[in-house]
Amino acid sequence: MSENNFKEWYNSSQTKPMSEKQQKIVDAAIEIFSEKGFSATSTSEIAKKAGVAEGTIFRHYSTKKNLLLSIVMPAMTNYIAPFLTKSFVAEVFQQEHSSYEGFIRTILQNRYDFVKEHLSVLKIFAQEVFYHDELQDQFKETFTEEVYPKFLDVIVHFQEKGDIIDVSPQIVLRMTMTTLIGFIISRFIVLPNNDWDDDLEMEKTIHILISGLKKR
Amino acid sequence: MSENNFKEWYNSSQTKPMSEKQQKIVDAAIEIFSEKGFSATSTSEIAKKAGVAEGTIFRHYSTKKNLLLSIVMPAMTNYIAPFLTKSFVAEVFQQEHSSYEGFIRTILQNRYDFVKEHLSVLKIFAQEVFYHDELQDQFKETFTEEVYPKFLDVIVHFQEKGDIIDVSPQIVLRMTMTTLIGFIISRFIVLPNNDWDDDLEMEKTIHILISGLKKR
Amino acid sequence: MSENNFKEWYNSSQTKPMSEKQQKIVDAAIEIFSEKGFSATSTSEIAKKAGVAEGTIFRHYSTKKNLLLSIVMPAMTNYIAPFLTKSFVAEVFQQEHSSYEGFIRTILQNRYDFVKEHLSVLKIFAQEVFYHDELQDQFKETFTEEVYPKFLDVIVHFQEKGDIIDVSPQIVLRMTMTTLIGFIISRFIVLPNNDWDDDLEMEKTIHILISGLKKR
Amino acid sequence: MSENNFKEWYNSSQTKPMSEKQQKIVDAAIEIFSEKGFSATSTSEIAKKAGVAEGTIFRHYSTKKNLLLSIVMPAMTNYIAPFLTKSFVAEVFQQEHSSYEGFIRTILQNRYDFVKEHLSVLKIFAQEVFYHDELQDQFKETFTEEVYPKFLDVIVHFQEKGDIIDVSPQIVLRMTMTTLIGFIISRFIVLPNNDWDDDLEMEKTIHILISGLKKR
DNA sequence: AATGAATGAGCATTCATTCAT
DNA sequence: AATGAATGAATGCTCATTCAT
Repeated sequence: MSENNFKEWYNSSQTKPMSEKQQKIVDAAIEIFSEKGFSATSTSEIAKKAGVAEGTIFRHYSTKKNLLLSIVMPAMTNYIAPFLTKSFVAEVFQQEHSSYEGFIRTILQNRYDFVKEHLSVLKIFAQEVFYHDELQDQFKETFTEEVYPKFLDVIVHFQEKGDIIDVSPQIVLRMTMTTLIGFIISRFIVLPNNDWDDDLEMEKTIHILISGLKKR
Repeated sequence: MSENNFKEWYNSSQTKPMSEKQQKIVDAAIEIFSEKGFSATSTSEIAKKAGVAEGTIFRHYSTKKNLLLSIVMPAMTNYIAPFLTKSFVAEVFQQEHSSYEGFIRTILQNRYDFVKEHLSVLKIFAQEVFYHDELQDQFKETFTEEVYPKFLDVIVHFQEKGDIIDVSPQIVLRMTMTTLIGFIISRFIVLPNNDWDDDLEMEKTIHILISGLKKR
Repeated sequence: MSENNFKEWYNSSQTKPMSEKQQKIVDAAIEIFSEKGFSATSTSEIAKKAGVAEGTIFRHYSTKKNLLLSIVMPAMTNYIAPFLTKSFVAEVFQQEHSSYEGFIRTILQNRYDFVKEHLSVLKIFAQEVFYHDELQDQFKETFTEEVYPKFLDVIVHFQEKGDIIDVSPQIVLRMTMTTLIGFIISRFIVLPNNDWDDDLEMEKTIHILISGLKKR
Repeated sequence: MSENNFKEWYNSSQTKPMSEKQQKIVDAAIEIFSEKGFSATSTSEIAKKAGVAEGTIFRHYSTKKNLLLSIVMPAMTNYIAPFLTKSFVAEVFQQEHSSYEGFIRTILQNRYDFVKEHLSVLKIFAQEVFYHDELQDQFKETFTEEVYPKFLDVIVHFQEKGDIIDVSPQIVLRMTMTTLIGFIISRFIVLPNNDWDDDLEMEKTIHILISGLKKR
């Protein structure tokens, strides 16, 4: 179970650290939610796997849905948002020599490690975001306020630099995200058991994308 | 509800046509399954929306899961499989002047219409394929036996013609599918309410992909 | 299935003979009722085994309970009642040389054959008589009006003849029935798979009973 | 309701004593099962009569069938088995002056009290033993290992002493049990409302049986 | 007469949640 | 904080019965 590092970031980002029981509950919930889906998972099952009484879950999370949110919401704000921090973007702009290729290469490498580590929580998020407005709203907000404008700035920056073609930045953004997310889903969800030469695959993938976006 | 055309293909592909009640059940199930997910949907809810007694559902589909499968399984074999029929591939090979660009343009146009029509069933499939082995197995079989080898043939064909670059065909396949599916998901799931200039977006998307794959 | 002779006596005793479908329904019902009990048997199961539509059962028997009664009630009046017909009792009285031993030996032989033939219906009766007042009432009536007084007459007759001891005839009746029924239950229900030397067992059983009842 | 003494022996024989709610559930179940039969009794009916929520039944007994077994199984091992304990049999052998008549008289008296007390559970057992293999197996085991060999020893003992006739001990056993059980069923099931002079009836019944079994 | 689709009440069981300890 | 017994609404499913054909 690679989920026990959930603790680290949770504690590091919340005011109140998790108790030992909470830990076990969250670990168990992540495992079962990601395997069977939120709705098909019963609180008694979580309690059993966590080795706590069913009441304990409700003492901490009041409802089953709150348990879900408390797992998935911070994953969003803590993970998705900061992948384009101000400092990171600033750095991109400053590096005279930098390229869009370097930019997405950095991002992919960065996100790749993170997905590897938190696959279960991401699966849960990807499934449940369709059904829970709180998740959807929070995601849209995070995306439109944090990721989207910064990413667009970067794209425009490199377009102005003449590094990539002059189509609408939205299309560049979409193609880029589609390619990166497509790679990650192929790698971890569709064919997780393949023998992947990850470096090679990432290299080729980025190469094709950049070739498509490069001016010639 | 755009699901009433479910009837057409179902009837056209099954030996036994659906009765009026079955129709209503299937329509209602598709709508609610796609809105709330399979597990979170109750049979009583389906019955109520379909305007039939709950027992009627079980007379026709014996279990809730069978209802799901009877909706999603034929969608796979009837929709996903034939998008690369022999005749279609043969045609691709025969057209002297044809290009990989023409090929994927045809596919995208083709699939685009179909997705538009059957979005709900596809959503259900995409959600539930993770949790039901029958779906997963059937999908893998359909894909590995129908889609994968034919698609690969086409790619190799155009690589030999010198139309696209000589990376491993698997990577070309992955990039292509990722791009097409990414477009479709962006269009219909992520931002269905945007004012899309579909022709333009498709045009640009394909252009970037092909630029990335073209020899230069 | 030894139940197809149900037909014979049913037809011979009812005004309306059974149709072929009714026959199948009754045969199937007897088999399943005796195996699983009335309550645990579903009409759909009966219909399936009988090879008829479920509606057909209700066309003939209007309710599941009526089906039960139509099987069990005539078994009582036709089987239990006539085992002490007037002519039979008259015969007993006339035979100067006859004994109580001869009397019960005749009865046991007589009932033994019949039980062998109609075990399933008798099982059903024995189980369900506790739960259905109609059966209970009918049985009590049949017993108190037909069997009991005649049997008692016979006992008193042999007591007056000095053949058996002078305890209350009710006790003689009870001991006799208990012994006969006990033998039959042991033989057919408790240990049906034993290798029984039926003649010997019946001989010994009657011998012990008669020894107990004989004056000495 | 004479079933509240179910509690006593249950508690005295089980490691975990019953909670108050369990008690009520068991009492209610015994009453309704014995009135209507297991299959015809609904858990909601039991819950209502017991004054508990339906869920409470399943918290304690997980299935309706388990509830049945938890009522009937211990009745077998605790009641049926020990009626021929080692010490009892030993005592029979030691008493120089003892007779088969004394032996069965003791047993009948002993069992009579017990049946009077636990009639409902015994009714349930008698009905359901035909349909549930667990009950049948357990009963066969209890009988063949506990009751049968000891009883047979006793019979052979008295045959060797010349107290009873030299027919096969199995027949003696069958006649004896048939007579005792027949008496009890007549007394409590068939004619429970009669004014029984129990002592007289038992006396006469045993007298006839013993007369039949005595050497002369 | 026979069918079998349709019904809706009822079933055993599970569920998220509460609360006294 | 933690428990786990208790709840009762809800669930998926079955049932005996009806009825149009």
